[in-house]
Amino acid sequence: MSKTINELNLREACVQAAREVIAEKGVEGWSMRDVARKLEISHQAPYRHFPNRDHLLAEILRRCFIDFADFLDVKVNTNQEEELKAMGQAYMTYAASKPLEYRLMFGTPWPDPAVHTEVIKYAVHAFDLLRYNLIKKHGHSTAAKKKAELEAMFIWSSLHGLATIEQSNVMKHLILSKGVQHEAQEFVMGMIGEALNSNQKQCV
Amino acid sequence: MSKTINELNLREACVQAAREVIAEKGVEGWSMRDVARKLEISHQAPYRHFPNRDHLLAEILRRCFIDFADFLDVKVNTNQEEELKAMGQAYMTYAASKPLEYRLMFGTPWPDPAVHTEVIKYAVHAFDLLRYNLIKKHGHSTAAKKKAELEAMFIWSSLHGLATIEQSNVMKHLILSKGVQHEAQEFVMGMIGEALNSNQKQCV
DNA sequence: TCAAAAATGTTGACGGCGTCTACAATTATG
DNA sequence: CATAATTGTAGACGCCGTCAACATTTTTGA
Repeated sequence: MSKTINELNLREACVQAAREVIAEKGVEGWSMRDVARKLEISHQAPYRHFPNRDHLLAEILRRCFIDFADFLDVKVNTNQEEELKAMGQAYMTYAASKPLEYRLMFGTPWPDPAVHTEVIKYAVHAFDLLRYNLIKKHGHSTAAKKKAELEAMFIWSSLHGLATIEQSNVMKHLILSKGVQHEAQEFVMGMIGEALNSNQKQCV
Repeated sequence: MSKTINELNLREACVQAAREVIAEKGVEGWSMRDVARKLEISHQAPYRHFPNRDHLLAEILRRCFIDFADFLDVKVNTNQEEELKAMGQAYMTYAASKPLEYRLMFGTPWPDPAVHTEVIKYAVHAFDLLRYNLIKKHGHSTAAKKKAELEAMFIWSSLHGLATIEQSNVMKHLILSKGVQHEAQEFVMGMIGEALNSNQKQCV
């Protein structure tokens, strides 16, 4: 074996501790020294396993995207359309139930993609779940793929926008009519459905 | 006069310098000491005009929202629908041309809204431009207002989502078909239109 | 008018941060 | 078993936000 048990343990412990610190102090508030303190090791110990802060962050991000894609990958054994709906639901559920992870993945600057290619890889994999669902609908021709990707961008934009707006808590300041805040998600998802439908008809 | 020229100058100069520093070092990278250095004053001088970093940030945010609302408030002298389209276009144009300001307003945590109420006030005012346009369409009844607000949330979500995705530069990693990245904005705006149309018909 | 008060600036300190260097201890290797 | 690599600690550096102490200027009001 090329790695000590201790090394494996401490590296892994750092990732875990970092996620806890982020949960306590927020996405912008955590520090390498917090991680070391939580593990009761010297402030330099984590640097034996991660060259710098960005590398630890990238490892967390990588895992978040894996978890996220796993969460999205709901294999409903019905048709493509039901599966798409379920995926949308799962997207919003994930964002609501893991706001810190969501903010980490989609709301803060990524560490340099050229260096941390693994992050990109798993992020793209999550997007591909949506893309391939729509390709299943449209077909594999060049034009069909393009249309699928445009629709994927539309769906993702709308859901991502709604998710971030909901997380920002800004809606409570807008003095919205009764029920709007609560129904916004269902309404938006309905509108996405309408748009896809319309777009479908248009082309048949 | 209750304020010295100097005070007005330095306070104003801090805001201006801060915006420049943000432009140079990014939304997450600026510091109070940078601002002081840029103005060639002591590192504590800005604190005579802003109790802390958050208050300076809030003042910048406040102005950003004013500028933003002003930019959105395109008085096209045609119908409501054209005005809505123009507003959507303006939204995306603003996001693309002032990415730092956009990120500041919509992509970073706000300073405590309970303290910095002015920020909220002007942020809500920007939203109201969209809301009132849709109320113009639907009418002022309780149900109509609610529907207008739901539509406003949908439109905002979609545009905001697209704007942040475009800013994050993530699209270039998705290996999209030729033209998708370039056409995404037009497509999304078209889909929003379709959804609104569909939704309209449904209720008549 | 002129002393007292308020406003505006400076300098220096504190504890936080990321991370570099130097050193010690442990583990693996030839 | 000596040597080298690995893994940890300790201390320093230059950043950061901001508090305290002090000097200077400006405003105020009896």
